[in-house]
Amino acid sequence: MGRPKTYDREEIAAKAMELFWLHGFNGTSTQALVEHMQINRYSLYAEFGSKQRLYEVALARYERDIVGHYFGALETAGAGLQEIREVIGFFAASARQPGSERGCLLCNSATERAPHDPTSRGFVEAYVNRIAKAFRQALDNAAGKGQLRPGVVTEDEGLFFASAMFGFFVLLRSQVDPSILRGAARGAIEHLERLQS
Amino acid sequence: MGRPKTYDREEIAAKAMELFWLHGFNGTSTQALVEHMQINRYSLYAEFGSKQRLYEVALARYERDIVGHYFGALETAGAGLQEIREVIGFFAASARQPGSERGCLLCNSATERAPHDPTSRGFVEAYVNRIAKAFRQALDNAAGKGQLRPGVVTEDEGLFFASAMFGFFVLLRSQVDPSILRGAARGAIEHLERLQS
DNA sequence: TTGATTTCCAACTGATCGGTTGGTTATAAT
DNA sequence: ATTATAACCAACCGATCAGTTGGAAATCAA
Repeated sequence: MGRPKTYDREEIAAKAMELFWLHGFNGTSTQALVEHMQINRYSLYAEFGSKQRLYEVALARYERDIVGHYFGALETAGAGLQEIREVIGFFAASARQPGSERGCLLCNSATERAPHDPTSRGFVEAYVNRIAKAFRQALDNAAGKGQLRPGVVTEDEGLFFASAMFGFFVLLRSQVDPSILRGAARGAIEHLERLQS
Repeated sequence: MGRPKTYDREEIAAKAMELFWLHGFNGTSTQALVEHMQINRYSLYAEFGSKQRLYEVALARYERDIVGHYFGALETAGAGLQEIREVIGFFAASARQPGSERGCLLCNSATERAPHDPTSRGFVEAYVNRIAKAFRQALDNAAGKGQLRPGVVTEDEGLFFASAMFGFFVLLRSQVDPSILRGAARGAIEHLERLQS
């Protein structure tokens, strides 16, 4: 009953995520959201309540859809050293490619919002733990196959790789010379090789 | 001749840097600057021209004063492995300490401003190169003393360590659980140890 | 003491901020 | 066809945005 919505919630949430991803929370005005989401101002507030809550929906959506796209291979049950090499190589190859200026929405939120917004901080912390766990799992799998030298602390290594990904995201977003990211990636690969037996 | 200024340019520039560091460019209003700098609105514009130019002054000031404070030991001519260990240990120990929520102004600028502001990007790129060079130099010094295994590409390693610092800055600013940063730091230290002969 | 110079200060500008409201329109159930 | 319901839409809200202006106040050289 009642007049049906002319928009699809998932579709417009995706549009909002795009805008927050590119311009950040403070850099995205409600007017810009209204125009890019192709929705009426009233409908935006009726559907999402506030700019802050829409941002949280965007973070949740990013975590669900985009993170899986980037780290999906690493998160499969049988992932190992090759998947780690590939995710590092993927980001290194993305330097200054179209879209790379967006960096990672959750990394951007970590520097823009997390210090002042507990909800954003929660998303960031869950994200770090998720990525660290994926790396750790892949390293544990490799260790199970006897590919790692003894004494590797896979929990610390998972956190280190996750932290290194944040470094990559910052370099991607800031659009510095690609040779910087490629050199850093070679260092990361070298680290991985040295964990092997 | 004329009426003398009642403020000191360096002093108020330092105050502006503090505010941009904590809240970012978009998150800092001119009104907040006027209040925190304890200066009149007119004088702010007479002295710095625009919010953007004041921000650039803040970035330059940060690069000159703060970066040296954090990386000074690493940048001394005789720095080596111990200085690398110490800078990593310093950031790990800063997790959730008062002031750590500011993170690094240049890292924050990398995610907030660099993609849309070429001037900020220039500051970020110079910063990355400076830190990478400091790490590389320290590694080269260690290599000269025969402390590194053969085949270490110190340029790549310098970039990797610099990139890792950005990861640390993001974790510091987002105020996630300190155990995350400490684990990541142990991974970084482990990497350093594995470069040794 | 005068006059030139420069800063100080409050009040102001038009634009935009995030968010709200009341009347209109489209739909489904009756 | 009528009615209840819910979405649509433009116009509006006070607050704040970055930046400007004109006159008062303070200082210097003469």
